[in-house]
Amino acid sequence: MSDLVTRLRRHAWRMTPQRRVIAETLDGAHVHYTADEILDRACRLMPEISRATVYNTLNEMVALGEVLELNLDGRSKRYDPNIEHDHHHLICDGCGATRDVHTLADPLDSLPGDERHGFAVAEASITFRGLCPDCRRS
Amino acid sequence: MSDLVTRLRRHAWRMTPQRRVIAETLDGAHVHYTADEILDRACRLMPEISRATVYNTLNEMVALGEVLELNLDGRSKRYDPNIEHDHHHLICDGCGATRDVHTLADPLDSLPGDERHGFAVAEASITFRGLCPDCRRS
DNA sequence: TCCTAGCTTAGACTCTGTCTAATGAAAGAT
DNA sequence: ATCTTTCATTAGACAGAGTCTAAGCTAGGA
Ligand SMILES: [Mn+2]
Ligand SMILES: [Mn+2]
Ligand SMILES: [Zn+2]
Ligand SMILES: [Zn+2]
Repeated sequence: MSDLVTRLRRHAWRMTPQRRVIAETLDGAHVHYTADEILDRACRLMPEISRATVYNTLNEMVALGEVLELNLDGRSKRYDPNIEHDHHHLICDGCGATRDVHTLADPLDSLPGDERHGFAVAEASITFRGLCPDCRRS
Repeated sequence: MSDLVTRLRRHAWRMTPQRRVIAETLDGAHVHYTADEILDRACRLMPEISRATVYNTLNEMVALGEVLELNLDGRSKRYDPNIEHDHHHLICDGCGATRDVHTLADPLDSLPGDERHGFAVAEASITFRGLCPDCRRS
């Protein structure tokens, strides 16, 4: 049983066959698919699934707090089922490869009170950029 | 004379009237306009300027390293002429207001070697999210 | 002046994502 | 079991952001 499916069942939310296929497609560690990649993979299991359902379902999973929506590159959004362990992302400027990374310190602690401008700051995410081993060589 | 225009003149890059208008529109501290906002403002000074030129010019300024491209919200990219002082961004989840912020520690230092996966990590940017004073009240 | 490289332009095009209106499935009530 | 109501799914139209193309236009060097 997919871990994401298990988490979704805890919510008052109909688990339809389409939603199950999307959740199983998206499940796993270090997964950062775009909506269209999820549609492609889901179509292998359920060829008649529609694009609108994939988009609707991903938005609902995000609203339920069980999936994170990432804007890493300004192109398509990516969906990350790994909400358990707080983590950040390291992206290769050459090929776009994305890795999960963990930091020593919580970035929220690095923002002093007089830099908060009266905001109730809830979250901080770091995007690290550089060149992956393959792209360094070439 | 706009500071951004001054910086751009140091490059081997033709300073046409269109490019000057775009650079003067984009110049300033704490500026984070979208391409369409820049087009609107530039049109007040030069009504016949084209959308393609605005997009081309912004991409060239980014390639020259004189302007930063920000992907803060997954909608339109924003352009930031403030490359001098390293800074990060604080965004209101309610209204989208964006503030420049400065951190105590460099986030690059919080990524240990065994979390770099062989990458040559060049840059780290933090996006802080929360509610601005206005959005907290309502 | 002429030539050439590079710049600007309108509009077509692509990609990503949302919306609509109709159909279809699920679950509680009877 | 059937009805009823609510919610989910679907195809396709639509919208926003950005890129590309082909043609004409400048600016500056020979
Ligand atoms: Mn991740
Ligand atoms: Mn800024
Ligand atoms: Zn790479
Ligand atoms: Zn706000």
